[in-house]
Amino acid sequence: MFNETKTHEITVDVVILTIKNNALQVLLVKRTNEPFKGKWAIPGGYVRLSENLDDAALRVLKEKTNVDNIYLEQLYTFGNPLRHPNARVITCAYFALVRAEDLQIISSPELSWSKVIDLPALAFDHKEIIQYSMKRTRERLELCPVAYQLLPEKFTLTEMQKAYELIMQKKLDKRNFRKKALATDGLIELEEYTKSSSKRPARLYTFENIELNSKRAHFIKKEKNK
Amino acid sequence: MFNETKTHEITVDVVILTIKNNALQVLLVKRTNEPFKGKWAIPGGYVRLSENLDDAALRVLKEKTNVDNIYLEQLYTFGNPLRHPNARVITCAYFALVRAEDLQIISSPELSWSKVIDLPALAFDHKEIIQYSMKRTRERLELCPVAYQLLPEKFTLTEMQKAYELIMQKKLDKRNFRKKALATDGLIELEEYTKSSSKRPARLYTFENIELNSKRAHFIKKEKNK
DNA sequence: GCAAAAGTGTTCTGTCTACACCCATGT
DNA sequence: ACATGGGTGTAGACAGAACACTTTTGC
Repeated sequence: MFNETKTHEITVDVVILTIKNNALQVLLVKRTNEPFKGKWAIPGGYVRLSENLDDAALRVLKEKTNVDNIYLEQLYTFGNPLRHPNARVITCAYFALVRAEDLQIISSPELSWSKVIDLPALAFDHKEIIQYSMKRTRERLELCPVAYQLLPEKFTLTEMQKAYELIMQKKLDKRNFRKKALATDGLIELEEYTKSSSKRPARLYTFENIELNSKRAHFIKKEKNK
Repeated sequence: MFNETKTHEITVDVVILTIKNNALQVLLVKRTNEPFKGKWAIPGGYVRLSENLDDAALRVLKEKTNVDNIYLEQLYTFGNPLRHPNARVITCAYFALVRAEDLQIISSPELSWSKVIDLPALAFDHKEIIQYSMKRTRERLELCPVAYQLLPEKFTLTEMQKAYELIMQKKLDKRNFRKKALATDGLIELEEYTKSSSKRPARLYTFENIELNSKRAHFIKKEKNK
């Protein structure tokens, strides 16, 4: 089925996750070329010959969101020969967690956020890639508090809990969550409070820049779903 | 530094692990071509155009060990442009766990097992790849009893503990190990015993073919090193 | 009878889970 | 004064860690 004299092509695709409007959202681009012209896809691009894979992923991320210096991890390499209808394109998928406040998206009809729980039809195997990135994000969150990458610099524990619940896709117990959150390395309690939310002010917290991906045991286990 | 009209090449490399002579060992091949001619490397090969990555890894594994149907998992994709001295070769690394008893290696001076704790100088970034595969194997073992892939069909709990200790690189407490091992899903107690090892006979166990990679919580946490 | 490996239980401690009420503020 | 989200403690269950002696066999 393939002409064996053709060559492989290699791309990186980046699942860019953020929290917006109280939902986990993923950045999609509308394809302007065939195949799948007009369909939504996750951002990606060819790997340059002198560029390593991480740098290629960072470049794609920077081009689309203008953010830098965020959580980026290689996810998996997808190489089914049928994933691209008329070429052999192997893609090394990455996922990134970005703060909504850091985003400087050039608003355009070709770029859009979509809730991960309500994806449109996607090009290639991109739905599978997004779903796998969610699974991986959950696994990471059980090991270390990567979710802070999705939170503003200063946040309340309730905001942090919301982020966890969105990623873990289940409700968590408030008192248990706070107990474990307060025991997390790197969490700093500030002497500041939210103002004028028309309710009782909430204490703000921040994270010192700790090493992520640490193997330090972390939380969210098997509280009964609610 | 690179001529941008050259193309990427994509290979799979497979870290094949087994237990032999009371040690974790990895299969190495002696390179017959430049670069690194004469140096040891992990087995690998080009991905064919119509072949998916898993199949390419299985093919490499089958060519070298003639084993089939074993634990094989994609590890990571290594794409540093400098990893190959004179071409741009991106490699998708896999790791495999094989039973010593299943091995039918064509014995040759170009193929050799090496203890992972005592590796010779290796071609490319293959040392890094092997070390990463060890880390991943440990992580897997904390989640599910993948180690049975390294054990003969029938084994004693002491043999199983040895396998765990080799992978986890620490001594485990015998009573705690046995308690948890016996609680493992899929472990079957046989009415058979080892014979004539000149010591007390040990009961044999086997594993039913359970789904690996399950998220069922598994064991080996942080018993104090001994 | 002795050397060598097999086999076996209990206590302690820390962590996870479940669960309900009062507090501070804005309107 | 009331509506809204912020904030707090405890008891029970479970899992991990530490730890030492008896049993069975071959020689």
